[in-house]
Parts: sequence; structure tokens; C-alpha cells
Amino acid sequence: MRFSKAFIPTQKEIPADATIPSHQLMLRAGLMRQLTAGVYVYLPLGYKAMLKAMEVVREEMNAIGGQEFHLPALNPESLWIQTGRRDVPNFILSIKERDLVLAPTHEEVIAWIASMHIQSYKDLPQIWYQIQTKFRNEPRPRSGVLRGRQFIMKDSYSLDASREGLDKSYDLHAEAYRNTFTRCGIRFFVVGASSGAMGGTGSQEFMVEAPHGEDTVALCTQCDYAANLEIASSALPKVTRNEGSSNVEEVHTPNVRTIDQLAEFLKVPRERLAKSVVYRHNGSPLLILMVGNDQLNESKLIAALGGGEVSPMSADDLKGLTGADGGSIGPVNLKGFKIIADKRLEGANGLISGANRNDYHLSNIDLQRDVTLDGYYDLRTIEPGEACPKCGAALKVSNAIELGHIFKLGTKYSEALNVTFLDEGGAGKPVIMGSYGIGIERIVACAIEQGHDANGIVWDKALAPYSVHVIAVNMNSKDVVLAANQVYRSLTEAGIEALFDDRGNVSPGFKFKDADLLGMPFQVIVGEKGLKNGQLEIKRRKTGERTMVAKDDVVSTVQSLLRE
RNA sequence: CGGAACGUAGCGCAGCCCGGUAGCGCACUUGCUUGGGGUGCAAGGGGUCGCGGGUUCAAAUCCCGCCGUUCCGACCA
Repeated sequence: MRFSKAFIPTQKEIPADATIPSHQLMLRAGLMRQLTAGVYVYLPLGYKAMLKAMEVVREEMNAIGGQEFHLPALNPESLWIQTGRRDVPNFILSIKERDLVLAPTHEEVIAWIASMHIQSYKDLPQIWYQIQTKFRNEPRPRSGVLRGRQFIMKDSYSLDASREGLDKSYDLHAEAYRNTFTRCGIRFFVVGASSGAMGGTGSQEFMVEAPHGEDTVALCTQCDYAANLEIASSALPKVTRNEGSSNVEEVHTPNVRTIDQLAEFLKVPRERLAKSVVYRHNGSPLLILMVGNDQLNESKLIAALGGGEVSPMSADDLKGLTGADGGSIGPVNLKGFKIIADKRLEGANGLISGANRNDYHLSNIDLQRDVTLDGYYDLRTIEPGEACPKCGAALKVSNAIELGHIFKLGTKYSEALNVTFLDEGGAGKPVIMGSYGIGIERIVACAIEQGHDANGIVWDKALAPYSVHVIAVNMNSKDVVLAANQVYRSLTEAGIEALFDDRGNVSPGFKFKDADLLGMPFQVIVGEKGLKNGQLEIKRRKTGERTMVAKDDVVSTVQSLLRE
């Protein structure tokens, strides 16, 4: 492509609305423009990078036997009502004029097709995928392309006759994902994840560590333990059980509200303080006991409760139910609440907690003796520096971007939409499904987050819109023009995608700056200096390293560089 | 959906407090110049000041409403 004919609107100034590097650079390098919040126009250069990412994904999906579909973005609303997902908050965008919705994902449509055509265990397994635009009713789009209202996803769906089959399909996807992201030159890691409201038994996320990521993950500094903070655990000791339990005593604790104040006031370690956190679960009052200042993890809470809606109880609501304020609430003689506790408190005694009477606490609480508990669960959010549950080394907590997510769905959708097959014994059974997504824009954005410097993008070969950027330093020099055209033609004829900066009205410095901003892996610089010796210069964008190469050797040199 | 900020030429911004002919840099057009890291000089073109209403002789500027965008939070299959 000749730059003089190309539509590549680069910008020197940083757009005011872009706050993270990938967003700024995607705008500055002319990859895209924002149409409205969360919706982007992909310009030719940006779309080329996206197509490269999609092709890598496609090849890896085909390699595990995936079959590509093209599914409708417009879906009948009724299909989503059947699975109960029509009313999921902030999920579906709908069409005003018709009872149609814009599909945010395609489990429903896949299940609909499968329900018609999957009849026998002999028809299974299947891996069906699509690489298409999806829509989501994001309350707050942000971080450029990382969280939009419209985006391109590779989604695949596995259909299996057995749990073992699902495990195999899932493992195939995990391997395909590793290959995909590795080929894209992205440094990633895999974490255990919560399956959330999607339902199902297992799930993992493919993550890229990034300060601007909106996910939080725990990573072991020594072993390979990695988990989304939603499910991460640490090897923190339980609260010890003292020998014998004294009688519960009421203690006057005027104006003591927080755990820190209480520990200070009573001169006791925080481990002996059972903090009461009050919620409503599907409307019913719920008290959760945590150790000291341990933070309740809502994702774990929901999982422990088997789903449903949870929300912190308001101060007024709490006062009405208990007669006391938050800070004085406790599990002993608390009427009308379901009570659960963090695992660290399992069987503990000698605890201090609220008396359900302002300015009073109870001491010597024995959870076995004094409280009717509905169970102990891991409910706390881990903190950086705590011990890895696998190896005991320190955990760190990082922000990350979710590139891909793989799910063992089970039979939630096949049951809702009646997708059944006959097994060997002739019995009807629901098809067992898996669901696996990759965000295409996120591949590109993460590649830029990891591949950029002060001058611009540094593309990996796999995603670079062009492999080589040919720069004619001085278009007024006949020799330069001739040599640059020759090398551009030779590269193109050799099947190497080249962008040729043949602009006549642009100074050399401007061309160099643009080339670094656009970030193609290699630059071939054609200038009078080198030509005197019959040489051209090859610059590696990543390292800045420059080598002079004889004119006739440029194509072969570039070819070997691209093979590295 | 709660909190905050912003909206003036394609982009980045000043002007608004204190009402009185709309400005700067980049980009763009033309000519000359320069030619290995966003050349230099000169002459130009381009704006319903987000939209609607109000106050006033007069509104980018003051008041009210709306819309849009961004950030923090909530949310995030």
C-alpha cells in the first residue's frame, strides 16, 4: 500500500477522551474513531489488525474441529424470555420497532439449532463457533475498545453427550486459547474463575496483566497458582479454639463502632472479634460473620448461597429489624436472620461480637454453643502478601484484562430450550454444553498495551497490519524514488505486506515519526546516504536496532527476520 | 443508576469569573524554502461557541431545562 493513497489519519496530539495507552494509540495511529460511547469505527489499518487476530483465532478453532457459523445478530425476544435472560440487568439491547433484540451472545440460538438437529448421541460431540459482532447494554463503556456496547467476539459452543465429553471439549478449547494468544505474541496467564450467573461447574479466564484492567486477580509469586479475586483463597490460619468456654458476658463499649476501635478499646487481637455484616438475600435478612477486618467477598457469598440477589442492608432497615445500629450487631439471640460464617471462624469460641444493643458487645461467644449457624464458607477477600494456598509463598494482587473465558455450562440452556438426544440405551437426555469466548478487540488492545513505547505502537508480527514499512527519505532524489519503488515492488512480489511511505510533501522526520507511531515490525529506510554504497537500512521497531543491507539482499533479509 | 468534570474550527486548548465585532497551536489550501527524526517564511480557507428556553439594548460569557462525552463508584455472562 502506498501511503500517499492510503487513508491513515495519524495525529500528533493525544485525544482528550482517551486515558489508557491502547486507546490513545489506536486513535493516534489512525486505527479507529469513536462514533458514540462504546461504539467504534474501525479504519482500514485497525481493521487489518483485527482481521489478523480473527484469522489466528479461526485457524486455532478449526484445528480443534470447530465449525464456523454465521448467526443472526437479530433474535426474537421470545427466545431470551424462554431462558430467563431477557431480564438480566444491563445485558440486552432491544429494537424499539419489533419484538427483536440484539444478541449479546448466542447460547440461545445455538441451542435452538441443536434442538432441531441433534437427535442421537451419534450426532455428538460438536464444536460450533462464530466470529461476529455482538451487542451489550453496557451501563458505562470505558477504556476505549476494552469495554464497548458493540464488539467482535469469537464465541464457541460445545455440545456433548457426557460430562467426560464436556471435559474433553473444554480442554481442547483451553489448548486452542493458549495457542491463539501465544501466536498473537501476548503474555497472558490463566486463572480459575467464578462461573457467575452464567451457571455451570467450571470456568477459567485468560488474562493479561494490565494496570488499567478491570478484573482483579491473585497471583502466586512462586508457583502457578492464579485466580480471579472473586474466588481466590489463601492459606490463612483459622481462629484457634480455646480450651473451655466461659459464660457469655455483656461488655459496655460506648461509642465503639469499628473493629479497630473495638480492638483498641478492649485490648484484644482482631482475630477474636467476629464482625457482623448484614445483607438481604432474595429479600431475607442475612448475617455474615467475618474475622476482624476480613473483607466480605460478594462473589463468594453468592456462590455460597447458591445464587440469587444480595445487597447490603440499609441502616434504617437494620435498625428496624434489630433495634441496634451497624457496629453493635451480633449473632447471639438474633431473631429472623439466617446466619453464616467465614470458614476461618469454624468452631471458634472466645469471640467478641455485637450485642444487638447499641454500645454493648458480648464476649466469650462460642459459635458451637451460642449460635445457630447455617454453615461455614470461604467468604473473605484475600489480601496481597498472604500465603498461596498451593505452595505457601506470598500472593500478589494485580489488575488484569480478560481476553478469553471458557465455561462448562452444563444443561442450563439445553433444558430450558429442550435440547435432548437419545443415548445408547434409548433414554432422552439434555445435551451438555460448554461456552467459550474471546474478545477480538481485546486481543488488539492488549497487544498494544503490552507492545508500545513513547513513540507509538510496537506490533508483533502476527497482528501487524503490514510487516514492513518502507520509507523513502527524500522524494526529490531520483535515486531514492527509484530504489524505494524497486524495494517496495520486490517485497510485494515476495508476498510480504508492505506499507510504502511515498509521500512527496512530507519531511523525513515526519515520516520517521509516523512510522514509529504506526509500529510495523520492520522499517526499510531508503535514503541517499545508504544508496551511495548501494545499501538500504533496516530498522527493527522493537529495539531500534539498525542494519545496513545491500539493496538486492533486502527482501531475503526481511524474509528471514519475519521467520524469527 | 449515584458522584464529578467537560462541551468554542478536523485535533489540542484559551476566552466565560467581570456580557459589547470569536482567538491561539497543530492540521488544511497556495507559493517559495528545506530534505535523515513532527523544516522555515508568507498569504489564505474553515466555527449555528452542544441544543432549547429565559434575562438584557446586547449572551460563548448570566439563569433554567435537555442532550452528549469522559472520569470515580455501582455493575460487568
